[in-house]
Amino acid sequence: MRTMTKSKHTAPSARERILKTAKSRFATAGFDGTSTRQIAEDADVAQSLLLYHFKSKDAIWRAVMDMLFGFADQIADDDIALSELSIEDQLMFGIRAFVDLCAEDPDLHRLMTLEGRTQSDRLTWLIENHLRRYFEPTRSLIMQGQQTGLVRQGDPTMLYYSIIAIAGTIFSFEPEMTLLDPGNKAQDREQVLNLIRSMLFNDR
Amino acid sequence: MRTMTKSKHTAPSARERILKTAKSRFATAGFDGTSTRQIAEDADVAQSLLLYHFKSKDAIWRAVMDMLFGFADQIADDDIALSELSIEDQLMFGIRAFVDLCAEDPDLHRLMTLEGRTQSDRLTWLIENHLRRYFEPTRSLIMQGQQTGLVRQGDPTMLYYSIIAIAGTIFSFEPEMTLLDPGNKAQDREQVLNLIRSMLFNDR
DNA sequence: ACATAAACTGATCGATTGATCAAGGTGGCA
DNA sequence: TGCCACCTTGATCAATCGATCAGTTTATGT
Repeated sequence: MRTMTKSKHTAPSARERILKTAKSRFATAGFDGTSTRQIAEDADVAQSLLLYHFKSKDAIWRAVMDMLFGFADQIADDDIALSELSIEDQLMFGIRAFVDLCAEDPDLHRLMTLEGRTQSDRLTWLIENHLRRYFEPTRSLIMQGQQTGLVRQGDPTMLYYSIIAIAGTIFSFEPEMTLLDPGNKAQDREQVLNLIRSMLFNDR
Repeated sequence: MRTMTKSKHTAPSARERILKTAKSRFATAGFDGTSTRQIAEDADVAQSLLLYHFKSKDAIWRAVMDMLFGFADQIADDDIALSELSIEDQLMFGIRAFVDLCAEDPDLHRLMTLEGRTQSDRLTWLIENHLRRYFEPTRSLIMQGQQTGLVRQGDPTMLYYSIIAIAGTIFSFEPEMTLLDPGNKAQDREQVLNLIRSMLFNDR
């Protein structure tokens, strides 16, 4: 099987530079706030090249999302081997992976919060192509945990989004938190993990 | 002193209609995603009227924020009379007010999340004119609570933003949650309050 | 009734947007 | 070498953007 993965030591192709710069632009300025000319300038290519590799601005956005969730899928695939673990360990494994993901690339959550606020074609595409894949199994784990008293009571969807809310917000609002409290230490992963754990599980 | 408060039974003025429609447009599509012509169409006025009442699109955005935090300030003023309550009651009073605010108008948190992700003139304006007023006293309460063992350990800024993250996300991501799980009951205020309480305080 | 200020509209400006297209460049294979 | 598929560019399109301005309507005070 041929590999499409780029080598660590070859210069990134124009297509890869476009995706990378488009990701950070979309994440900070939003879809409408980003122009294809800005992306092209950051990637040091002509604006028309973006529409050669991708046929529209929407297609660029979807390619960025596919790239981001491509990394996440690698983690999710590891989860398959975990089904013999306890419910608590399975949940904490997924949560730790998500916290790591948010810490290493805040743009992922920034992009998702930009789309989750309003019904749109991009949101329905995102749900059907990526989000549901993570939501359904995690929601199932939460409900199993609730039946044994391990996980606190409450709507599973609320608990799921509370996990996402904490991990995502803490790492993606670093600009606001730094301006408000320059010396804060809010982005410590273990601290965030303990906070989520004490919120989700009973008696700890 | 003259009152600027509109009567309940008079038709809203054009200026009020502009602010109201601008708020929902900004909250869902973002600053760049919203055009003054869209706002004008929703408010049923000419586009040039927006720039008669406010001198620029930025000024419209700031007026929307002043309006939103004007409502919040009414609650904050009540807080002054609460200084004789316990730390826990003071914290829970503020948290309950914030949860109510997020539940009644998800646009407030939607607008704040659109600005908190990137350093910008709008973010610095927002912090100095509104956000710091709520952040500093609440952070102080959290630290006092930590000294007596009432509040769990951890960076106070992290805890502050975790409260905002849960309350804000649960109510402003209703579109995404409904698409993922149409029958969810995530937006129950008491449920959200209990979740935040068990995360913030020790031993409950 | 009249005058004056405030509220409001339609037309229009230059700038920027996403998208299209023809042409130039580059590297690999026959 | 010569061909061909792929990559890349600059020019250009119609549409839309925020903003300005001249002019008309509405409200207010005397």
